[in-house]
Amino acid sequence: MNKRIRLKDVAERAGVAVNTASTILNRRPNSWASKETEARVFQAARELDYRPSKTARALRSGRYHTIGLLIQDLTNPFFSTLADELEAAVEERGYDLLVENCRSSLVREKHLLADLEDLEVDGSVLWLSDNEVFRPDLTEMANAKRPVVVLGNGIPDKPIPVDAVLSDFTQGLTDAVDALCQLGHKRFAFVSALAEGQADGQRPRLFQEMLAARGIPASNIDILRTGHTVESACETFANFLKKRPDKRPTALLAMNDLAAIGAMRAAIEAGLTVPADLSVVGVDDVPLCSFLPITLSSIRQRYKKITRAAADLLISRIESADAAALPPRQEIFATVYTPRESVGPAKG
Amino acid sequence: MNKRIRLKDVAERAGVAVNTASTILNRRPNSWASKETEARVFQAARELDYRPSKTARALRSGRYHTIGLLIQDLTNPFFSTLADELEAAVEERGYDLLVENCRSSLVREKHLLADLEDLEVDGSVLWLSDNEVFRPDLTEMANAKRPVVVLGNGIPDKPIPVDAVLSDFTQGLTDAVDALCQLGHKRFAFVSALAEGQADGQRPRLFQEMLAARGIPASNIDILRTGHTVESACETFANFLKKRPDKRPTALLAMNDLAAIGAMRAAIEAGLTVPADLSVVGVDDVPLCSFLPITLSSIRQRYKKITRAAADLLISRIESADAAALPPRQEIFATVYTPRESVGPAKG
DNA sequence: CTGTTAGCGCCTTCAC
DNA sequence: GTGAAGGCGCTAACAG
Repeated sequence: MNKRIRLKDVAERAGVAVNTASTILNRRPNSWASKETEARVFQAARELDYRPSKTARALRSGRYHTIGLLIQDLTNPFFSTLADELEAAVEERGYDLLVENCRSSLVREKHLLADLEDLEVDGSVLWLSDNEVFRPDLTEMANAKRPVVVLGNGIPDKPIPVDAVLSDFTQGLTDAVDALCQLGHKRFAFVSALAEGQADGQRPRLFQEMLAARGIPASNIDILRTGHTVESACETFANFLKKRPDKRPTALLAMNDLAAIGAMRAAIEAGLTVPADLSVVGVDDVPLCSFLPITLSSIRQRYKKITRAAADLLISRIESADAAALPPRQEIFATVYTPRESVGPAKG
Repeated sequence: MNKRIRLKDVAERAGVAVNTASTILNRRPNSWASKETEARVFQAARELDYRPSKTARALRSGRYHTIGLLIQDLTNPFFSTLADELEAAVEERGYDLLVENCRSSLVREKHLLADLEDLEVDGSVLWLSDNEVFRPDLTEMANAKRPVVVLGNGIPDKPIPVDAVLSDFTQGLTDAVDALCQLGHKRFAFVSALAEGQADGQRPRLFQEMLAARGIPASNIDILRTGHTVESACETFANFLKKRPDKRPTALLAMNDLAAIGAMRAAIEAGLTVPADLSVVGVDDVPLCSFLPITLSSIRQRYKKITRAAADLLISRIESADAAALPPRQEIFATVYTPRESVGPAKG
């Protein structure tokens, strides 16, 4: 059982003092060491396969070289893609990513958020179930000068008290609604996929308003609330089709792609054809959309831009000398309607 | 900026010594403290919202209450589901999960594996790209008495030197092949989805042997090698269909569900109908399979059983007094062929 | 450049 | 039950 190699061992082997070794290995600027001793130290480290203890370093310095990411559901391709991209983005800047997975439980979310305070990370990126519900917590974090970036949809009336990167659905939704109306659709459904206890958010209302502006009365729009899983979306829509055949929509928008896939499946099992009998539009545009047997139209969120912006905002705040001085910043990315096979003209 | 609450603060508030507070809060058995002082300490901790520093604790004790999980690709639903389940399993036992994502890069995999040695975790679960390639590393870990569980497919000839939880594909594959042969299929393709530099593994050979046993000559089987993404599987199969129409299979087995979905898409774009012109079988049975517009037949791995077994093996090794004494253990779970819409009788 | 010293927060031993 | 002391591995400040 060979013991762990410590900085001291490296220093001894190189014939220098520990602090010299420390300054050299950490490439601190004010090192007066000669090129030659530097080389000796690096070589000693390499020969011994020295790996500094992150724990000790963190305890001493209060820096962790890690950022936290809170997400709702790791099994949702949207979030796993997001985590993947963010990891790549922060890694380039020398940070590890620690994923905190709520599993669509509000209780767990509250817990994890509270844990973040003592969680040993330099900063966090949060995709909360509802930014308004957690506004008090965010305000508290802002006051504590904790580096935080919030991700999410929709531009709130009151500005968010911390840095934020948001998707604006008006553009994507407008284009989707325009397309559907031009194709002659008159009766709509919105599938709102929610975790237990989660509120609707802005999208159903936005959807209604946009349709209203195009002459579709609210009575022609059904808002279906389902759980966050594919199964749940499938079941809910299947039930609706069975119980209210009179209200069968010809076009359906879902809160995310998983829900859209579930609803599309329910339609197929009910004997409908997509898109002939029902047009389906999802949200997020997960990579799978373009490869489904019936490709899924979707309103794309700009993953790469979002994660890059989040990484930039967060790390600049972490590394800036006086992060306190920086006011909350906000970046907004438009969404893009991407039509595919699942959308077609209304029958009739 | 309110300072961090330390153990010392709790002790002071409760009017006890730090070591007393430590023994009480950690519920050490040989505490001679009275119920009353215990209560005082707990209350003080609660009032101050005391959160012990994991870093300090880890530095002192060498225990991290964290286990690492190395996976190939977080954006693949198979791995994200695996991570999700494993996280749940280890959390019950008081451990956090740290996900190390290779992003299907062998270079990154080697890197992360090397990092594991100094990565501050109590043990790790590894889903490697190839257990044979990493056998030397595994042997080294075993010698270093590092708690490790390997996950994967196929039962190796030489036993793996560390604990292992494996999926045995013979059962699932046998049933799938039987089903396809009974449906009259004579010409097959296998889509081998691999990261760059990754070797085929046992499955293509197993597939060939099983078909041979049922009278299908190797000349009737094409093995297509594609990258690990859906896109790549789709492209590869599309090219094959275009370039070799003479060798068009009536049944296709893919190395995983993503590849199956990609191949199915290629078939559809080539004007084929699934399953009338082509039957498709995936592997893993990710939750989405049952909700695709054409539901995907798949050979299921037992996620829950696998992750539970891995957690049990790993944690028992971590917590056993003399883990050194335990010989490498191996658990094997059979796979289950799950037919769905994507499989049907051969034409003709 | 060296060597010493101090301390991050916690756990553990030891005498009392 | 107390109080002091040592140390996990590292960083940082100091005088030399």
